[in-house]
Amino acid sequence: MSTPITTGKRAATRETILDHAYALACNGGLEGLSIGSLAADVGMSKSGVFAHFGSREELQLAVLDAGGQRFMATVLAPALKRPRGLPRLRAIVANWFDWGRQFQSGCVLLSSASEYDGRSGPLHDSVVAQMAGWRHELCKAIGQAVDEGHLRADTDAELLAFEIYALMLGLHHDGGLFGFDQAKRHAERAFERLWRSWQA
Amino acid sequence: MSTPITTGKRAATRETILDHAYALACNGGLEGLSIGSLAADVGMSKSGVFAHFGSREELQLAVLDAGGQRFMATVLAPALKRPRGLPRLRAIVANWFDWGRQFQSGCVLLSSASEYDGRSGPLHDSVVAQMAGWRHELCKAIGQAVDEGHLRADTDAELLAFEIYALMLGLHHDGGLFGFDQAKRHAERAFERLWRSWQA
DNA sequence: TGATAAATAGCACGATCGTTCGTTCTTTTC
DNA sequence: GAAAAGAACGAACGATCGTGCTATTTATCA
Repeated sequence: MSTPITTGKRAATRETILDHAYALACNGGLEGLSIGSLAADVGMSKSGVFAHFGSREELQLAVLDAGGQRFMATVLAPALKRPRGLPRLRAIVANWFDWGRQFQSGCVLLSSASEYDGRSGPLHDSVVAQMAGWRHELCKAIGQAVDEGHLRADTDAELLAFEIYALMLGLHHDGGLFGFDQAKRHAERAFERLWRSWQA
Repeated sequence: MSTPITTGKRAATRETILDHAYALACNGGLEGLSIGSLAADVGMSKSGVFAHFGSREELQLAVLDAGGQRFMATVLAPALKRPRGLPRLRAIVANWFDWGRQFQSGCVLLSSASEYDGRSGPLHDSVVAQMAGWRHELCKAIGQAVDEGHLRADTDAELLAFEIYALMLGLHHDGGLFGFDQAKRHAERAFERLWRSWQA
């Protein structure tokens, strides 16, 4: 489930492949990721890349997992060093903003959500599981903010998590279409209004 | 720009093809739409379908246009019969909810937004133009609600339009991944909170 | 009804897709 | 240094992709 820290050659090149695959999937989505173009990007043969995963679907699942881990490491992990409650919540959102700017051309996780929401299979399940897990983390952080007295006692954590997520979707959407700066301005003001509306 | 109401055979079958293409694109996105599978779905030969558009890109543009027209006809047009201001705004959102339920497996316009936000070309331009146009309509309806005194005089139309759009993105996102009913419950409550926060 | 034009089918092309298989190169182990 | 194991390559497979070209069917009109 978690990345093995093995230092073998196999694991190293696999990581390299995943790096390139992740970058490619950021632009063309997981469905647009082909083994041929990936191999050319890495500088390996198709079969050499293929041998590391066994099938295209396994490759896609690996990219999805890698994306999820990077997201958690970039957005959630640094925020856990901040004090519980609203500060941590705001740190999460701030890191999420940076994550959004970094992948202006699209986040693998978000594009996967719209690519696989109507289908079935392992990829769909993995997307749903990751999204549910992240939503759960959000709810946890919100609950702590309520416990700390930063948010109203009758705060509906799931609803607020929905609202936070929606604003981030708006940021990504507008950022990709109309430019990140304008989208960020709107999102920042929307978040200030959101915090105020739930504040104790 | 607008659909010709010609009754010729060519236009009729073209419309039939677009119907099937739209349905297919709802599930697999515009990038996942192939002429071969479309022809099989319609019951025609590949070249027969191809002749109606001249290229795959023209087909995609036509599907995108058709999607935009249907969206406007379903979401905006009926709402224009409602009185200006908040009633019309709420009608837009209500119709938008129905639109979201109808295409549980994904809306072509939304999936196109994430498919083409990082690229360039006619498809990207068409998506941006459509999204900008729709956002403009939203702002117009918001401005009327301000003029009618339904919303605060200092309402930032663009910001509110962003917030409305974000909530609808959240509805589509959660609806596709976690089920439409739960997503709708969250979105409805979020919208009530949103209206109240801007009300005069 | 016969001539003309439009619409569709059929076929083939080069390219790319995911995948398999056997070979070659590189690394490790004794 | 020889032998065994591992990793990457290269070629080929059937399938599908978008796109031309040429027949053949179908509709239109005198």
